Amino acid sequence: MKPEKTRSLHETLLHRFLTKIVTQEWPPGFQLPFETNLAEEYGVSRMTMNKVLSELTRQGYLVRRRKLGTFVAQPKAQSAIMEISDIEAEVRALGLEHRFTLTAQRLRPPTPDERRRAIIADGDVGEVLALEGVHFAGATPFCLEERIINPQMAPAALDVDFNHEVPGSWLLRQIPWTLGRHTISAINADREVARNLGLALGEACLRVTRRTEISDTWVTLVSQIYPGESHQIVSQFTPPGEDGRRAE
Amino acid sequence: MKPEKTRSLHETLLHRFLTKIVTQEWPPGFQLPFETNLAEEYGVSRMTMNKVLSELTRQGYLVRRRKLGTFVAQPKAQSAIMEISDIEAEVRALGLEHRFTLTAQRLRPPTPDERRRAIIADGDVGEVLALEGVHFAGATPFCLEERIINPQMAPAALDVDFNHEVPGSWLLRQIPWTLGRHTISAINADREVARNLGLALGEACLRVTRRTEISDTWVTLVSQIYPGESHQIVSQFTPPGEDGRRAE
DNA sequence: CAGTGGTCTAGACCACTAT
DNA sequence: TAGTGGTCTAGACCACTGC
Repeated sequence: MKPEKTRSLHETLLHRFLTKIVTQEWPPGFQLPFETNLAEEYGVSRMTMNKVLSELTRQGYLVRRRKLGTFVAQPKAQSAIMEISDIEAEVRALGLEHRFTLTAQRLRPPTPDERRRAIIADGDVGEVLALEGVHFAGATPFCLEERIINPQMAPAALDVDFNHEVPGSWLLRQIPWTLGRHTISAINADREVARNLGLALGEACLRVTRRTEISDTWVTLVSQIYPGESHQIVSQFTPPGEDGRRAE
Repeated sequence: MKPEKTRSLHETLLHRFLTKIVTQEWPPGFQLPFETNLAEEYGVSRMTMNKVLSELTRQGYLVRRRKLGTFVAQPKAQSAIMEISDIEAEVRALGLEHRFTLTAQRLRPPTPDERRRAIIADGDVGEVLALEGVHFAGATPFCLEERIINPQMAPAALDVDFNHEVPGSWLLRQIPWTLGRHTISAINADREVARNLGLALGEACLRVTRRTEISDTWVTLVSQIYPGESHQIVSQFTPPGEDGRRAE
């Protein structure tokens, strides 16, 4: 977040509006003033304001409907590769009931490895909320999850009973606009993984690690382990910098 | 490729230009007429033409430089998750020498499974070029590759000696502008995989399958198998439909 | 310093859609 | 039918960058 030079008018406005959206000063569903009024309010022409609003719409932050107005979009539709992350929705999409069983929860300092993978600032010496649990699809274990949460970004997490709340879904509700990075690798099931997922020792598993951030600050680091043969990750790619069109 | 309704002026022009680019009627490096001239040539205002050219630039298809003009971009920078696909570049980035050994090459009809995964049209009854080989990083086996190529989209492939050309790199040169879809899963190494990659039987491997298309027609279907522990796939995600900013 | 792209405006007409 | 966003124009000024 370095640049603070001469920004063009529409860039300035875009940045300002985007800030309002991600900080939820304009929460999802919020109706913006009409384009004409916004243009007048900010002292720009309607074309310029239109450019800003169109760009934010194109990027998915706003929804515009004729005759109705402009609204902040409901945070949704993670990009294709992220879909696997909303396990609750994924399991439901299979027509199965989702259940999450918490197996461990405590407040502790981050390990050096977590510090590295979550890119936790050195000055940041606080503790993190560590969770472990298993996702079930019906009666079948579906996925093993280890997660740490940054209490500074989501203080409410300390008071949540994650026996009745799925951590991922809860976080997505609290902090809907996030960026992140996945790392995917394959591992052989060790004793604990095999037991929890009902696999044979050594069976191939997919491990997806995801660091989630907002405004360059880490929010959560989660590692999920899936039975390898029964799971796939699908991801669209486009050549230059084009949009990942939403896959329905 | 369904819509053929009333398209706005700039959408029509954008589509027309994009077609010229992907078909290489405007090859990489080609200089377009100046914005003013294009506007006049197509009978639109400069603002409208600017919208088209700006959008194509934003999407990475064009490069614009003041005083010099507008040029078709050099195809590059696959999105983050695709980077693992250009194995030749990846190996070189590790400071190792890359070598590809072809183990099988023949022309045959696609299997039903390939037909399904590559989404080959039913009417399409031709044969496909099937390749198998191993990528090496230095002396170490790096990745196992199985690939089929659509001869209708890349007829020149039939005359290439893939003992001296890496199929993926060659294809990328021939058909640079492509879209595709990855499927990632984890498998245990069977006897053949273990032998070719120098692994123990049953070791976890990452299997990446990629279907590449251009204008809704499949170009190639490739399955690559990597040693699981030593390989990772990294992928950025963004919430709505925002750009995957190039990671440098 | 000249030529290109980058930006902005004021005004206009149109398309869609809730009512 | 009225009100909103979607689009387009003609003209203008500016910033950057090769020459």
